[in-house]
Amino acid sequence: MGGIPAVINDIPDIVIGRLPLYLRALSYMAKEAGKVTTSSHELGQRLGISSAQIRKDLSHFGEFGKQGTGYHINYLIEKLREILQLQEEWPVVLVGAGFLGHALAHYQGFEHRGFHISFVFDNDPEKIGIDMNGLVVRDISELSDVIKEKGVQIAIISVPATAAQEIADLLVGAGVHSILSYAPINLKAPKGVHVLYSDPVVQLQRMTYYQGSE
Amino acid sequence: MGGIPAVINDIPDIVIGRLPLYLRALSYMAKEAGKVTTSSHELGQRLGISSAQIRKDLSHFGEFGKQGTGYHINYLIEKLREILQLQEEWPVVLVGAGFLGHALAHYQGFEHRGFHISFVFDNDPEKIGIDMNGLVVRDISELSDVIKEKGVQIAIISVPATAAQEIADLLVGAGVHSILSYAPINLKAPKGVHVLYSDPVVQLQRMTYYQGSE
DNA sequence: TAGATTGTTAATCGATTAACAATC
DNA sequence: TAGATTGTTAATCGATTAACAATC
Repeated sequence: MGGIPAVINDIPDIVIGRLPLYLRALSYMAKEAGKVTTSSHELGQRLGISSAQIRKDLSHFGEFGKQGTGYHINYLIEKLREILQLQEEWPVVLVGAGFLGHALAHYQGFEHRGFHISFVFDNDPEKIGIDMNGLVVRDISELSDVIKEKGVQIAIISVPATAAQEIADLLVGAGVHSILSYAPINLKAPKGVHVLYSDPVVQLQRMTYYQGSE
Repeated sequence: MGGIPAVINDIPDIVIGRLPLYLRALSYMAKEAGKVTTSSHELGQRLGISSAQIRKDLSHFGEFGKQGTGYHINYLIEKLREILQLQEEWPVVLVGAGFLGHALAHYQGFEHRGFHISFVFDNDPEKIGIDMNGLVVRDISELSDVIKEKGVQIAIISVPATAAQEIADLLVGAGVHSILSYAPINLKAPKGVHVLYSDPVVQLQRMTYYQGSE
């Protein structure tokens, strides 16, 4: 039938992946370094990225700079927040109240960057009910209902590897679209669900290959 | 003078970056799933990577499989450990004994994967001297001497963003070659020093772009 | 104006994939 | 043997970079 072609979201993942880095560096420049404007060259130097790449990346979304003067930092920050849908804070569910869950619940860095940990869950009766930085640890059995009722779309998994897939299935079933997992295991998730990982060992192993090759 | 060309390390970073993922999936297959052999197809499916890419990646280092039967898992694990220099455990210095440092010091996942947290440092008198999972938190003033004396080459930074660059400079000055930083800031480091980052907010921000585009 | 820097094009570079002979 | 799967080549695909007209 020919028909209307599917909307082509032409912007490569790898470009999207750099935008948060630009955002972070720009915020630093504005707040810590007190700068008002910057150039693709300056930003690139700070990040170890070519100025051409930064201009190319931004050009996917519009024209945010001025020839001769560069970019107004606060304006570019605002635009990047729009693009990344960070203008309102996303509620985040945290699953796993162990040492790492504890650290995440106390992490100050979520605020003002688009996220807020709204609920913490665990299955350990010893942990359920305790206070973690103002949040009460809830029973995992309530997870699904809370997510559905509050419409939470983002979750962080900080449970042991053996429990991670089960938790991921629960989260996806309840409507979560994005998962950041600290469990050292590959999760299966249906298409349309984004999963990113953070495994310190994988990162360390990426560096040992080069040890001694100096 | 013409002379001897610099040794060309032809293997792309991006290939090295995938090897730890192969290693992790293979270990899972051997231990949890009780498998003895696997194929590039099976491994690829588990990781969401094409079988061709896995074969190509491995072919940079040798021939580890057999036509018709695939790879012997334990043998491939051993080879990957050799390639990544993981056959002996690397001592790791952890800087920052806050909530996250606490979580890292208690993380079981380093053992048997090539790493061992050997020392923990902080500058807070309240924390110096306390026990963290069998490790005594030491004064940051001892950092340089300990690293030099023990020849530690790998460090993890879990201090606030404001202190991270200063700590990185100390580490590099003392001889550290690889740094995994949890501080949400870009670090400056001389060529030859590897720095990788883990910032949960950056990862969450990489996913919100896609929210609602289902 | 002169200098600086953008946004964009075209060229280059590099990574992924498809395909298949070799062979277990 | 027949079926399966490797390692490798060549083709494809995609990302990065160099260069520059436009213009602040």
